[in-house]
Amino acid sequence: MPANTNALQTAPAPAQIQQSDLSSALSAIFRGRFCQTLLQNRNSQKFEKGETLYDISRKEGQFFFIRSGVVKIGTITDTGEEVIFDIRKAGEVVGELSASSSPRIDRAVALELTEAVPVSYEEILATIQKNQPLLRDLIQLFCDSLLNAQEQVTSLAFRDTMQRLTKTLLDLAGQLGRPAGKRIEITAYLTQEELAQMVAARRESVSLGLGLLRRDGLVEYTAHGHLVVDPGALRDYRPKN
Amino acid sequence: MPANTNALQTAPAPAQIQQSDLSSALSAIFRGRFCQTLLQNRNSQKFEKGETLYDISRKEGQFFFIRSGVVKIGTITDTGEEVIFDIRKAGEVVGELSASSSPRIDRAVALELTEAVPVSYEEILATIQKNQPLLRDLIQLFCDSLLNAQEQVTSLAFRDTMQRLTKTLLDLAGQLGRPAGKRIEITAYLTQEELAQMVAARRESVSLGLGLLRRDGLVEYTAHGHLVVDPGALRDYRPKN
DNA sequence: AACAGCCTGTTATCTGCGTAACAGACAGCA
DNA sequence: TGCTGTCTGTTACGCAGATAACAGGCTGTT
Repeated sequence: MPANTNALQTAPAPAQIQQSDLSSALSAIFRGRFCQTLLQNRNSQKFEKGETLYDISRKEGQFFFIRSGVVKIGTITDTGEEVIFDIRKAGEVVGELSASSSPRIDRAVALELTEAVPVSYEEILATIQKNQPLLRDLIQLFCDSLLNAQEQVTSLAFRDTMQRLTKTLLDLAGQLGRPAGKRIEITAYLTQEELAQMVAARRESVSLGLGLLRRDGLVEYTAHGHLVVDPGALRDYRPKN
Repeated sequence: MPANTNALQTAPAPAQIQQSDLSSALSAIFRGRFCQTLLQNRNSQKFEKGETLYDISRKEGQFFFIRSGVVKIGTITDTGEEVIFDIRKAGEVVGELSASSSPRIDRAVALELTEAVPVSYEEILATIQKNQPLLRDLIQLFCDSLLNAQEQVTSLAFRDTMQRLTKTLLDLAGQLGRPAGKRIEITAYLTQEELAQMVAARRESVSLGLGLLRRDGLVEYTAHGHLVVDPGALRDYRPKN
């Protein structure tokens, strides 16, 4: 097994972050079982930064098991506007909507060099029928995804830009975080534009918001442009002091 | 089989509505197979209008197969704010998130007298293992739900109140519509407050918006307070003429 | 018949954030 | 060494929609 397998096992979410951990812990189970039964002797595809794993208008039903890297899942409207629904990383699965027979709207794009193993929905079904416990894991995958989407709706309905931004940063810290002292470094490079697409706001607002948080010491940049956040303080953040 | 079974078969979405139909057509399949294999000899629970089928803070994992009636699925924040994610009716299933082992946030409330058969997630799993084709249907259910949530996110991210309102009305017409001349009657009583929770806007804005649409003849009320919409015109609606 | 509880309709005011329009930093390339 | 492209930071302005505060209608209850 190549080195990136280790990367999977050793991407633990830090103790400070509770919220988003469950999902990654669970998908770790999924990964564990599924990867072992399904991914042996398969070769992964490589996707460059910015390359799309699957786009809105494709019909072949494929899941992708991410071996390494980070991808964004989102959609893009006919007028070219873009939202990001979720970020997934090594050990997780994307493309689950390819199981749907309805027309879908989502697409996945690599945020950095990523390796992923494509598996057709049919194969997944076949595997499950031979290995029943996997069924629970697959369904859990859908549940996590759905729950995430529902939270996003709730957030959009009730929270203002600043609150959505802090929530997004906390979620990112939970998903892509690596402890750095009492802080957490978000181990992926996200442009403000991409952050804005996660928050569903203009880039300018995100820039402003990050500025505020930085001024208050809740957020800083590393030399590589990664964000470092203070989860405790971020969680307690109350606007307009 | 009681009368409401007929009601299920004969709730066809009118030809004008394309968008939301697929999902209801698909869940019709699900219903067909699942109901037959799973729901024989079971007695349904009755829920009065306003009664909740399941709430945010419950742990028993139950799906509900709706025999008759209409329910709303949504959530309610700690500050008492409410959103509606989806509306489901006779022949559909709610509570699919009870399959999740993560803490959930959704709840379902009857919009009118409804009868539903509770089935535990465990039973559903067991049934699937005996009847493999059901697996596809179950997963399709999750996909539809997820797709719907993603559409809602996209809508909130990019569309203004008026556009979200017209989309909501079209969706409702597709789901709960009954042809009335060249128009469609939405066969459920929704308060403006509930519409507002679907649109994620204030009730006042919805009132205003409906007023506009009514003035332009795209929407009217029946004597019973039901909405009647003109889907074609609604689809073409462009704000601010 | 009168009252209370909901629901709808409407207007006046305030504000968060989108729009527009820059300037500066940095990286890669010629 | 300068040029181009991508990214971030900042300000002035305008507007969609939230907030607030009513009035009127309808239903059911006493």
